[in-house]
Amino acid sequence: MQPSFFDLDDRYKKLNERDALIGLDKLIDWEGFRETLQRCREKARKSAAGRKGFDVVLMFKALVLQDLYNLSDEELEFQIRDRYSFCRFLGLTPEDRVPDAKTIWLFREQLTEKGLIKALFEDFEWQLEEKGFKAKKGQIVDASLVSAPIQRNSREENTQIKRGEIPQRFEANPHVKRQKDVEARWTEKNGQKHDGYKDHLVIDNEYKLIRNFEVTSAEVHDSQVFFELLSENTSKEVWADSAYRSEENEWMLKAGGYRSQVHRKGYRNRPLNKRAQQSNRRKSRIRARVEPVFGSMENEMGGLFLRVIGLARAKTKIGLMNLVYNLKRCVSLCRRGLSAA
DNA sequence: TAGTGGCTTAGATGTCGATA
DNA sequence: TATCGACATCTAAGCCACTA
Repeated sequence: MQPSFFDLDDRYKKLNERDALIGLDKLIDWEGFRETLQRCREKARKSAAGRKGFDVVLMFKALVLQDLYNLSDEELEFQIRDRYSFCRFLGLTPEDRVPDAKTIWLFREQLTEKGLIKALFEDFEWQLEEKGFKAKKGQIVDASLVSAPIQRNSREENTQIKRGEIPQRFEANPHVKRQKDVEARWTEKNGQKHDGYKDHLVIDNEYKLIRNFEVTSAEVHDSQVFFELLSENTSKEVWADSAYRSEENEWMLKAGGYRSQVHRKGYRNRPLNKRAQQSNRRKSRIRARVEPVFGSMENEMGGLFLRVIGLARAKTKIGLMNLVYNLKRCVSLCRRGLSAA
């Protein structure tokens, strides 16, 4: 359910809207994304005729606003028309045309089709390095569940979906099929059941910026997405909770030249001794630095919740959430004068 | 002015929360 | 538990701005 405008105003206050948008506008090099964004519009054309599309950087900034305030496409269109701060951020005047909600949807769809979200994330990684925010002091790996709308399927349909099959009712009716997410999966965490996807990410220990991410369906275990996340860092230390602890992962960390700071795991017949418990507590002080990253997404950006259907769209949407977190974090670090440290 | 392609409109279908 | 309204995603088709 979308938040009411009262909720929205509350979130604006939390983010200090005016300052947040001015900071994003002034401190981020939006033109740095243009080359990648132009690939959205690459297709075989018979001529240069036809209506011109909205500027790709403007559309991208609109998607950033959408994730910053967790707005639906319709609500984003309304807010761009309604709020001068949004218009100014997008470089529009009140007389200018504003992209329609469906145009916004279509642009996000084009990003998904071309699979550009990782490239955009990497574009910003270059900007971070230029600003002096090179990944330092080791990396911390973690994952968080991102809920998707719960599907109202029969038990038999859910069993078929779990087997990777498409239920006959969906096949028979294309309208039903396109509204059904057959790629989201159920999983259980802390005794609670969740349906959706998982955002696996790695942050650096110095700046708490997301350095890499992967999106999978929720049932994929954290430890299955580990090495592909590790990125360049000045230190070889890697922190992670006990879910990532396995003989294979430890061997691979060693082979890759990393120093494991992964929590030790206790077992029913083999509990952790005092020394191992102390070691875990010490590691926790560093590893816990990843929690505010998910906390920021949950509390300030409106929550880890998706309305899109399918893994490909979820990858784009979650990727955008991660990128928007980094944009926000970068502005905060610049303001504190921590760049070029 | 016809052809082209992005944008908008209308409609189908879904979930969620309130209510009886 | 069923029903209803509100609000969401997504597609198809037609509109409209632009080019040759």
